Amino acid sequence: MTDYKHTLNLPKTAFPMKANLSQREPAMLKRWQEIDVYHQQRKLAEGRDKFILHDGPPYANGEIHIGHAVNKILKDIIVKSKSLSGYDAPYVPGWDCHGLPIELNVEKKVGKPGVKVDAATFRKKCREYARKQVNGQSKDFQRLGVFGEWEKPYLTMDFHFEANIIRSLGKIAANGHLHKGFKPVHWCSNCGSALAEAEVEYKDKTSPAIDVRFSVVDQAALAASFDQVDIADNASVSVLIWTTTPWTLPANQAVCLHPDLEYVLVEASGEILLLAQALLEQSMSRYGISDYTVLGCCQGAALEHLALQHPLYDRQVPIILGDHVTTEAGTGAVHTAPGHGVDDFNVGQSYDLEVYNPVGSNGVFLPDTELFAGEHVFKANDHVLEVLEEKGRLMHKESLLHSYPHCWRHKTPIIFRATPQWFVSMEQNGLLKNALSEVEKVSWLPDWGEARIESMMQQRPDWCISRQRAWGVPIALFAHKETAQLHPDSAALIETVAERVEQQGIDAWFELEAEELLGADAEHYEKVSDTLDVWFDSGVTHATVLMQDEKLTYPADLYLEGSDQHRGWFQSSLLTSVAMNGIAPYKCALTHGFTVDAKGHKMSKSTGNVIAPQKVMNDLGADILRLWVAATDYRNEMTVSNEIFKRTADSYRRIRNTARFLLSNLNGFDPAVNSLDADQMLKLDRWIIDRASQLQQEIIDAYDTYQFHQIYQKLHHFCVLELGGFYLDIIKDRQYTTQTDSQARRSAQTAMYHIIEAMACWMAPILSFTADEIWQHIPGQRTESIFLETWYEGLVALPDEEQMGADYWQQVMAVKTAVNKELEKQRNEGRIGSGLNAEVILYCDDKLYQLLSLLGDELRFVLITSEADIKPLSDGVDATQTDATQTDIEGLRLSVTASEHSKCVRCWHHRTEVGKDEQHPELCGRCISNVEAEGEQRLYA
RNA sequence: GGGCUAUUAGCUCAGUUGGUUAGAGCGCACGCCUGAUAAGCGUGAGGUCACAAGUUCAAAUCUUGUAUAGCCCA
Repeated sequence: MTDYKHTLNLPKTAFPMKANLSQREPAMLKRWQEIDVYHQQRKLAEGRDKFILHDGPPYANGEIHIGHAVNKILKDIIVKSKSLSGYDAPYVPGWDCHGLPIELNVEKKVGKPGVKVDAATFRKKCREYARKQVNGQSKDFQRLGVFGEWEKPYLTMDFHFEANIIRSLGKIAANGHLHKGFKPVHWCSNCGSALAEAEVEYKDKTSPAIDVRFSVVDQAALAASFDQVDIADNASVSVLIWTTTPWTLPANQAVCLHPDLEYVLVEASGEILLLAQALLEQSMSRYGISDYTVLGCCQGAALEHLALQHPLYDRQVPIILGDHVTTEAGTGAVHTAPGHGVDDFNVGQSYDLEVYNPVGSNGVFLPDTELFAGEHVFKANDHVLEVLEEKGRLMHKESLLHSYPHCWRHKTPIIFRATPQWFVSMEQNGLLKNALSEVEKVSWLPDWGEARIESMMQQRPDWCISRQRAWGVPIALFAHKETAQLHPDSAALIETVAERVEQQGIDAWFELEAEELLGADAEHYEKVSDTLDVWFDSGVTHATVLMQDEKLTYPADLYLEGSDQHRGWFQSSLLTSVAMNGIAPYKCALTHGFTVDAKGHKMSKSTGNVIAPQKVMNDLGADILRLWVAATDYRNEMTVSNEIFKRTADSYRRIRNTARFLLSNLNGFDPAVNSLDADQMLKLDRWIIDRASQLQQEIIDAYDTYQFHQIYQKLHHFCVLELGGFYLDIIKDRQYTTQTDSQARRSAQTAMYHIIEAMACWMAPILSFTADEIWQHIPGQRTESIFLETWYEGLVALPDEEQMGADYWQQVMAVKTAVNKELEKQRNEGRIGSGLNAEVILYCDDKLYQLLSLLGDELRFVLITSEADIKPLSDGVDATQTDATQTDIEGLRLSVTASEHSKCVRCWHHRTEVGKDEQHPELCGRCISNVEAEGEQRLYA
C-alpha cells in the first residue's frame, strides 16, 4: 500500500492544546510588563474619545476574595472592550486606606494610640500597614490580568489626596451643608467611637424586658381625658411602658403614645393602669393578671402633655405623641430618651426635649449621674431594676432574646449615645433635593437601581461624618467654643491646612497648635479633633482623582460596584459631588450581585463555603475565572461552585481547541500572499465569514450593553455549532486533500484567517491571556499585542440578494441533521461506521430539489458521505423504494445504504473509480488529480 | 419586621407586546472516528417554568399570596 499521507495538508501548529494556564499566565504577564502594553495602549489611543470607568477603592485590608475578583474583572472587561471599540479608556485603580479596620490591626501589633505608642507613630504604622496591604492586593489584581495604572494607583492616604479631602470638606462647608449637632449615634464603648452603619451588625442578645410604672401626677386631668371616669383620690394610677434597655431610664425625658391608638384605663389588683387597648390582653397575661376591669377608653391624642412622675428621679416628664409607636410589642406607651435612640431623638426635637446623655465614651455613667455614676450601662441594668423595685415602679420583668446591634469588630453589643458630631445636612441647603434630581439624570443599570437608591436617600438622615479616631483625615475646622459657628476665615484656613497636609500628611493637622493659625482668636475657637468617616474619603474621589488627573474626566462615564454600594459609595460620591458642584459624578452606575455558593447562600469564612480566587487562578488559571465572570449574569447573585468552574473549564477547552484548529489549518498560510478576495472564495467560505460578521456585530452590541454572558454563549455556540458541527467538519476534506495552493484550499484558509483574527478580538476582553496567546500564533504581520487592536474589520458580509446566503445554509444544515439521523440508524444496526461508508439518496420535493441542486456534485462534501444524490420526491414514495424513510423535514425522504465501492486510501471516500487507475490503484479520481495533475475544482464547499 | 431583587432541565443561559408540543449549549448515556486525538463528529434521555390562588378563550409571561435566597435597612 502506497503512503499518500505526505501528499495531504494536515493541520499543524505550535499553539498547544493544553492551556496550562497557571504556568503560562505568569509568563504572559511578564511579557505584558516588558513591552509595557498598557502604556503602549494609552499612547496609541491618544486623542481618541475618552471612556472613563472610575474605580471604587477596595479597602486596603486582607487578601482579595472572589467578590473583589468579580468586580475587578468586570471593570477590566469593560475597559478592554472600550479600547477595542476605539476609545481611550485609561484605568486608574485605587485603595481606601484610612479607617477603623486598619487601626484595629495595627493596634494588635503596636497597642492603642496614646497608650503604648504616641498618635504620630501609630499613624505611621497604619500608613505602613496599609501600604503593605495595597501591595498584596495589587499583585493579585494584576495576576487576574487586569490592565491599569498599577505603578501609580490612587491611595486615599497619599498626601495630596489627604489634602484634597480637606479641601473637599472645605468646599462643602463653604456651600453651607455642614452643621454641628448632638445626636444619638451607634456607639461602641470598646472602640470609644461612633460607628458607621456599615460597622454595625445585628445579632441575637438576651436583654431584660421590663414593664415600668410612670405614675400620673394630675389624676383629675387624666380623668378628664377619659370622659370623667371615676378615680378614687387615693388610687395609684400609672402609665405602663415596656423596655429592653433599663439603663436608658435615667435619661428618660418623656413617654410617647400614638395619637390615633385607643388607650384604656384598667383597674387591676388594686391599682389603675394605662396602656394601649390592642396590647391589653397580651400585657395582662404577661403580668399574670386575669381579673381586671376596663374603666375607660380614649385616643392617645387626648393624653398629650399629661405629666408623669419619673420612676427613678424626682422630676416629671410629659406624655408626647409620635407615629413611630406600634402595637407589635410592649404596652403602646414608649419610654423616650432622646439621647439614646433615633426615634426618640426625632420625636424629642418637636417637643424641645433635652438631648440628655449621662453616659461617657467608655459606656460608663458620668460621675454626676445620680444613683448610677461609674457603672457600665449593661451592668447597671440590674441596679436600675433594683431601684425600680424599691420604689415600687417595676411591674414585671423577664428575659428576652432579640436581634440587637453589635460592633462588627468587637462583636459586642453597642449603644445609642448622643454626642457632639459634625453632619452633612440633607436639608439645610437643599442637598437632598438636588441629589435626588441628579439621580434621575444618571443611567442606572439594572434600572431598578434608581428606585433603590432613591428610596434609600429619601429615608436617610443627615450624614454623620465625625469619628473619634487616630487614623483618619481630620475634620480640619475651627469652631466657636460657644456657638459652634465655623471661623469666619474658614476658607483660607482650610487652604493653609491643606497645603501643609500636602507636604506632611494628616499629621500636619494633629501637630498644629490653634494659635499658630488663629493667633488671639484661638481663645474662642476650638480645633476640631474628630476625623472623617472613611466613606467621606472614598466619596470625594471624584474631586481628588477624576478632577486631579488629566487623563480622567469629571463626571465619569461609569461607576461599577456591588449592589450594596447603592447605600455606600454611589451615595457618598453622589452627595459630595452634588454638595460641591451640583452634579452627579457619574453618568451611569452599573451594579453586580454578590457571590453565593451552590445552594445560593452567601459565602462566609465561618460557614466555610468560600472559594479563594487565588486557588482558582493557581488550579485552573485566571482566564477560567474571567470566563466564569463573563458567563454569569452578574445582575443577580453569582453562583460559584466547583461544578460550575469545571463546566467553565470545559467550555474554555472547547473555545481554545477551536482556535487551535483554525491556527493549525493556517499552517503555511501567509495572508499577504495567499489570501483570496471575497469574490474568489467558495460559497461556504463566504457564508461563514458572513456569519462571523453578523456575530461580531451582536458581540459588540453585547459589550456595549454590558451583557457579557451573551457574549460567552454566542462565542461558545459559534465554536460548537457553526464551526465544529458544520463548517470545520465539512472543510476538513478540502483542507487536507486538495492541492496546497489551490483556490479550494486557500479560500477556506482565508475564511479561517479572518475568523481567527476577529474571534481573538471578541475573546480578548474576557479571555485576555488566551486571546493574546492566540494572537502570537496567527500568521502574518501584526502588532505586539492584541490589546493594541480595534475590532477586526476584514469580515465581509454577503449581499442580501445572495442566493446561497444565511437562509440557504440554514436549510442545508437542517437537511444535514436529517441525514445524520438516518446515518445514525444505519450505524446502530451495524451497517456503517463513518458517514463516509455510506451513500445517500435524497428524495426531495421541488423546492428542496432546487435548493440542493445548487451544490451540484459537492453535496456529498457537505453531508460528509461518499455519495449524495438528489431525486424527485415521487421516486422515494414509489413502491420499489421501500427503504426511503420519511424525515422530520416535509418534502424529504432518505435512503441511506452502505457503499459497495472501495475506499480511497487518501480521502477515505468510497468511489467507483478506486482501483481503476494503474498508477494509483488505491485512489479515487479527484485524489489522482490532486496528487499529480492540475487538481480538483470546487465552487461551493 | 420593612424596601429592592431573583427563582425556567444536574450546570450556564434564551424565551419578543400573554398565543401551537418551553428552546440552546455544557454535562450525562450510547455510538462513530482515529488525518483537531488527554481532541473531533453523531444520536438520545433530561423541565408540573419555586409553590398556590386569580384574571383570560389562552399564563413561564399579568395580579395577589406563600416559600427560599441575596442586598439594604430596622
